Amino acid sequence: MRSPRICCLDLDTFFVSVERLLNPELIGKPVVVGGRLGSRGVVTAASYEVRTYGVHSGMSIVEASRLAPHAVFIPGTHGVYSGYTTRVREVLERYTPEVRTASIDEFYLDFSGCERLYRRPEHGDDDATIEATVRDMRQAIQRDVSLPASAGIGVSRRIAKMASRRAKPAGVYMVRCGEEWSFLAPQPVRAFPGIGPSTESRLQSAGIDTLGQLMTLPPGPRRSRFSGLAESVRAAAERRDRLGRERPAFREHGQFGSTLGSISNGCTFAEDIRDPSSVETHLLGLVDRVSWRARKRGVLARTVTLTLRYADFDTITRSRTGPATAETERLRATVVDLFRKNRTRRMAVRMVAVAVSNLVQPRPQLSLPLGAEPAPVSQAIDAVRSKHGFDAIKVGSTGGLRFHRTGIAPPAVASKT
DNA sequence: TCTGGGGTCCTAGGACCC
DNA sequence: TCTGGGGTCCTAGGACCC
Repeated sequence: MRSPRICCLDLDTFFVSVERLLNPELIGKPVVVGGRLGSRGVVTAASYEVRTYGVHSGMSIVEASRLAPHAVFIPGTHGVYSGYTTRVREVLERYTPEVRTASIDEFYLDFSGCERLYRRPEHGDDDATIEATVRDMRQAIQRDVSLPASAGIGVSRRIAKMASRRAKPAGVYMVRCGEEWSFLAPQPVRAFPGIGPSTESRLQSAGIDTLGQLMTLPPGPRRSRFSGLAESVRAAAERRDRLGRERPAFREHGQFGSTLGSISNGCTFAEDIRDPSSVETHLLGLVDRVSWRARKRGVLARTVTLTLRYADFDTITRSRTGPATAETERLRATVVDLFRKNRTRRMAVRMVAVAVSNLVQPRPQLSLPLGAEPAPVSQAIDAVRSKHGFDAIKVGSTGGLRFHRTGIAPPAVASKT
């Protein structure tokens, strides 16, 4: 069997790089993209210049500004980033049709079997052919989209992911066929994708520090606490899953028993909110947004989940499953009911979120199931939003409308509200 | 110095049915 | 009246990723 060749392509300090394209004065300066200075936000991207001061993504803005007061803090230009993601993907698709967008700044490509297509006399072997192709692709992104990227290549997605980290900044790193174990073994357990702070500390207290130690834990009938994890690491060195099945390089939404995912929106308040009815108002806005996104994607949701975070960071989730719907009013009723029944503490609320999951595609039929067909008013609102964006209209708790932009004619149906 | 937002996946317990 | 084993679905929480 031919060895699988997976490439992980990662855009370097993506948000910072895009901001520098928009404003070249930021080039060479320490830049932090995140929430507003003094807000409750966290760092979403930090330039290499500011990382030397200990600033990293996920850190609170307050902490970052203490470590690097001289840095330029920008809130970020939401809405423009995904356009660059699309442009990068277009470049990648020139090299292989097997491209998956994993996140706004990360892609996986399958080059398995592409060796003959790209073979040149100067390449020594198949590995060298693929590596040269990926180097060329990386340069094409720099040339055509002006964004720096790094790429890792290996036998599985996890190996490729780890290789791409080693390639940073703006490089390519290949784990050659057969060298997977020697690549993994000396690395700390935390380097493996999927092992975070919690698992790391559990492993460490059992005296396991490196992936080599973890991989050589005996498999088999006497399963230790970590044997499943050890098997995951061993599997990453080959093209199979934890249960030994050979698996496809990529899995599509809705394929192989997977689901259509979930859609969620949430918000952390600038200040904790004590008044329940004020929290409910925010919830209604979130439901509005989530249900709109579901309708845009053409899916119905069977499960609705409310997340409630109190001022002391205690966080609860409550969900309810029922008939599939994407209708705002039905979802609003469920979420408000979940909130009223489950806000048991008197404490002020810090954050709320609404998610829909258990998504299904409406079956094509003459009469749509209840909730699949938007009410006339919703339809009119959706139409305006498709043209002008979600924020063009705000729907009040009673269904009343507010137009946030001038020059938009209210839909005729909505005028009766 | 408190700790975002949008996701995925896994686990464990309970209900319910056969 | 007591006693089972599976399988599936639902719920809640947690770990992790970018």
